[in-house]
Amino acid sequence: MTTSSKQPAKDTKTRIMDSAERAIVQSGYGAFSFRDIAEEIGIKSASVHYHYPTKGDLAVAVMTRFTDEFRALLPDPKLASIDPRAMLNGFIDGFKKKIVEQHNMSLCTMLTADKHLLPESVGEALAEFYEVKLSWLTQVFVRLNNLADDQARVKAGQLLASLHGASVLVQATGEVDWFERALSLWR
Amino acid sequence: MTTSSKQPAKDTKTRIMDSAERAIVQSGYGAFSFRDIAEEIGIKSASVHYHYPTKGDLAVAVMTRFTDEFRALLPDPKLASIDPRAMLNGFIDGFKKKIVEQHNMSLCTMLTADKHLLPESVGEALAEFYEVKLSWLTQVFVRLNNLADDQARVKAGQLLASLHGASVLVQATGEVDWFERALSLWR
DNA sequence: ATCTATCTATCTATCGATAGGTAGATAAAA
DNA sequence: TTTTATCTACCTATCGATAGATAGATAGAT
Repeated sequence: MTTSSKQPAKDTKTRIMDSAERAIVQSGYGAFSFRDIAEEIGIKSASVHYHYPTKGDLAVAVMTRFTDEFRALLPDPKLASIDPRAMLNGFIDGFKKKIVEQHNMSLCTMLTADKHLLPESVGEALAEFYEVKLSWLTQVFVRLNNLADDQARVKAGQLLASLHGASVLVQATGEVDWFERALSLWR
Repeated sequence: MTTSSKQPAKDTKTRIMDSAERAIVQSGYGAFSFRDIAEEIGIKSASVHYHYPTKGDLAVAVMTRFTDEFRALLPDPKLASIDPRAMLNGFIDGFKKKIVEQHNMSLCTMLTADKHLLPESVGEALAEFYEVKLSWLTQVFVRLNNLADDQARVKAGQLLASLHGASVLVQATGEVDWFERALSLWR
C-alpha cells in the first residue's frame, strides 16, 4: 500500500548509487568499497558486482546521474522570465546546500582530488560535469554583464573557483560561515 | 668529494618525507604506502616504520615541514620596505608554482579532501597550516586596503578560496590557463 | 687497548584485515 | 526454460604494522 506499482520503491541499483555517492563525497574514490556498500543496503558484495561489474562502472554511474540531476535543475539561461541575477544566486545556493547540509566537499571536488586513481571513463564523466557547469554559467554571465563569450567564460571560471575553494575552506576549518564569506563577492 | 662533512647529503628521514609528500600530492592520504615509499628510496618498508612508526606520524611530519618551509618564505607583513601588493602577488605566484609545476593539487587541498580518513594529529597539523595562511593574508589586507581585522580576514578567505578553487579547476580540466583566469580578479 | 653494553639502521618474515573481483549454485520470475 | 537477482565461497593482491635478527658504530668501564 505504501508503494504503488508506478512508484517501484527504490530499486537496488539506485540504492547502490546512493550509498556509493555518499561514500565518495565523504572520503573519496579510494575509500568506498563494494563490501561497505553491500553491507549498508543489506546484500552481499558479489551482488553489487552483478549490477556494476567494476568499481569504475559504479563511479561512472554515480557521476552521470549527478550530472543529469544537476542539469535538470538548471533553468534555460536564455529564459527571459528569470532574472540572470536570480539564476546565479540559485546556482550558488544549490552548491551551498549540498556542501553545508552534507558537511562535505562536493562530489566533483572529491573525484578531482583523486583524479590520478580514476579509470579513464570516470575522468571523462567528471570532465563533462565541469563543462556543463562552465557553459551554463558562461551563458548567464553573457546576459548579466553583456560580455563576450570568452570573457563571460573567464568569469564563470572565477565563480566556479570561488565555490570549490569555499568548500575546501569549510571542510578544512569546520566553519560553515566561510562559505558565505568566500562568496560575498558574488552576491 | 662531492659531499663535504658539513653537508651530510640527504638523510633517510628527509628522503622518506620527500617521497611521501609527492605521493600525497598526487593521490591523497589513502594512496601512499610504506611499501611504495620504501621501494622508491631503496630500503624496506619495515625501515620506513623505524623512522616513522605509523602512517599518521609520517603525514604529520610532512605537513609540519611543509608549514615551516612555507612560513619561512613569507615576509613579515608589517615590513615597510615591501609593498603589500607585491607580497600578495608573491603569495599567489608561490601557490601557482607548486600547482602548475607539479601538475597537481596542493598538499593541503588533498589532505583536506581526505579529512575523514586522517588521524586527529594530521588534522591538527592541517588546521594550523590554514591558520598560518589566513592570518598572514589578513595582515597583508589590513595594510593594503586599510581594513579592520575582521574584514581583512574575510578578504583573506576569499583569496584563499580562489586559489584552492583554481587548483581544482586546473586539475579537473588539465588546462593550466585556468589558474590565471581564476585569479585575474586579484592581480 | 680491549671488553662490554648500548644505540642505529637496516633486514627477513610474517600477521590480520581489507581490497576488487570471480565462479558456480540457487531460487524466483518471466 | 531462460533470465534475473541473489547467495556462498573463494582468489590474489595489497595494506599498515610487528617481531626478531643482524651488522656496524659508539661510548664507558676495566
